[in-house]
Amino acid sequence: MFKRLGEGVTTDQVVKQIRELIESGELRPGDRLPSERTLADRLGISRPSVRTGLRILSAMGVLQSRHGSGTFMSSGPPAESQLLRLLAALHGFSPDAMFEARHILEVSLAGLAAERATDEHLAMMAEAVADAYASVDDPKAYLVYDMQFHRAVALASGNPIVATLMDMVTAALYEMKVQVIEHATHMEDSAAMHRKIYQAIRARKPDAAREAMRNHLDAAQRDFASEEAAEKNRSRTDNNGGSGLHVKEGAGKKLPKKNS
Amino acid sequence: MFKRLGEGVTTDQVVKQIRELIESGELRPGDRLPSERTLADRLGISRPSVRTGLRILSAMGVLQSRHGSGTFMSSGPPAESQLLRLLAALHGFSPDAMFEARHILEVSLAGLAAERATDEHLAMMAEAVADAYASVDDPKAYLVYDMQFHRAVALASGNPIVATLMDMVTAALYEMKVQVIEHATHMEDSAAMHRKIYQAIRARKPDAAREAMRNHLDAAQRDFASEEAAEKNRSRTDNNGGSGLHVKEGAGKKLPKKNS
DNA sequence: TTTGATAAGTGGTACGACCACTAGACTCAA
DNA sequence: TTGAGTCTAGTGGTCGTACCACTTATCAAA
Repeated sequence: MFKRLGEGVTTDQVVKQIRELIESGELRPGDRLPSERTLADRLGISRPSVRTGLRILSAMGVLQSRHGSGTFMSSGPPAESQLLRLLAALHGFSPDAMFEARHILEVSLAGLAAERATDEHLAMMAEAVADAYASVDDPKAYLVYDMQFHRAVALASGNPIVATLMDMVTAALYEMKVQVIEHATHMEDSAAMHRKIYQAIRARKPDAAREAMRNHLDAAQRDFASEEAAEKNRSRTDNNGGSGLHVKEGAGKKLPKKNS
Repeated sequence: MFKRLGEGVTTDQVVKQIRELIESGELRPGDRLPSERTLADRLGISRPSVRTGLRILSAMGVLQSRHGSGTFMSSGPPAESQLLRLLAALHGFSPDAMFEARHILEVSLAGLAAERATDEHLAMMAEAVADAYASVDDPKAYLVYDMQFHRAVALASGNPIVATLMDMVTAALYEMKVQVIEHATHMEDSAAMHRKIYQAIRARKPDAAREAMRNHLDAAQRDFASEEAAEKNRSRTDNNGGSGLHVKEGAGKKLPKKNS
């Protein structure tokens, strides 16, 4: 067997192969992949390498492994990849920048939704609006319905790419939000704004939908900022996760630690 | 029965740990991580698990491994993750939808750049414009400078998140573009449009910048469409990659061994 | 027929070994 | 002393194997 060095590392082969199978239409959402052992045989590489490749794809949300059952192509909505969250931490993305990104994406999405939403999409939005209204006194539940509404709008836009990008930004923001959501306020106002956006979309008024979304996000950003400021005044315990992993000073030490 | 599911799988621990180190500021771009063996010791898990976690982060572009040297935090520009390309293939994103996404992002970026670009950013853009002009008869080189210009605009916007999202979309589109770039046309027009965008940004005219970007992308989309149509008329050999991996018919059968 | 145990297949983790590569220390000749 | 070459740890990359945990389907007993 030749080495095929020019083609990159072995693990990347797996990713590439799977991608080609997807692009050629041979693998479709929901399909089950051959077992890791079979794939390893078929590709002429070891199982660990196959596994690594699959894990990468799995982390990207392209496929999904079920212990004891098999590996399947992801069928649901595109990845809630934590990619942005990591990049956010690494490059120091500010919440303001995130909200700005959300603005850009969602305002456009609202406009597109007003042009293209189907009856089915409208029904989804209506439901999310109603559920949100019903949860104005349960911050956590409200947050869920809030995201549901925005996702429905994104779906209605007819552009799955922009919807996916919005999902990424939203997921990254969500992590910040849950920190302060306990003490969220103005949820009735937020729900009312959802309704206004929904009505504009239903009435097929792109400009109105964009404007309503703009207002809604502005309000959300203001609320987040004030809640975050309030949070700073509370005691905050910093938990390092209990594993004791420190990088800076420990380059030479060995902790014999294991759990239990 | 208590299956520690709350803690997630071992591999995910690695991702989580590294992410926390990043978020706590202990790991910064360019830093070198401890060796895989050390990390495995420190975390109390095996090296393969550590490796898998690192590979995932590496695939996300968060860190970068150098054979024989070590593993380093990514310092350069955020990931040109192939995530979108995979999702595009899996969910059938159309080129039109991609161009629409690019529209949304880049038009906004141009507007922001006009408001925030520093002298340094302007210099980068000017250079890219000049280089592009100089390469109007070399399609491949032109494409590089084209991307360089758009990236400079994205940088100048001051919003790294939107810039990153644009990079993802652009990277996915790039894969399609190289297919037809050989026969690209109208590159002089494209270069002229770059110049116009640059001038609007330099003059601090957001609306003009947005409009110029809009026109530029419209033209690019038209060109791509016509080039793609032309490409369809040429012969196209479909290479499966030579590995012989097929999934569909093998789901239930056992194929005889592949290599010796 | 129903129900429980069993077996086979799957993904998840781990260990150990070896390879390929890099970079720094070392040796030795000029 | 200096320079070039060699050598040597240390690193990531791959592999084979073994075992565990889980799921599913089968089969036997009630």
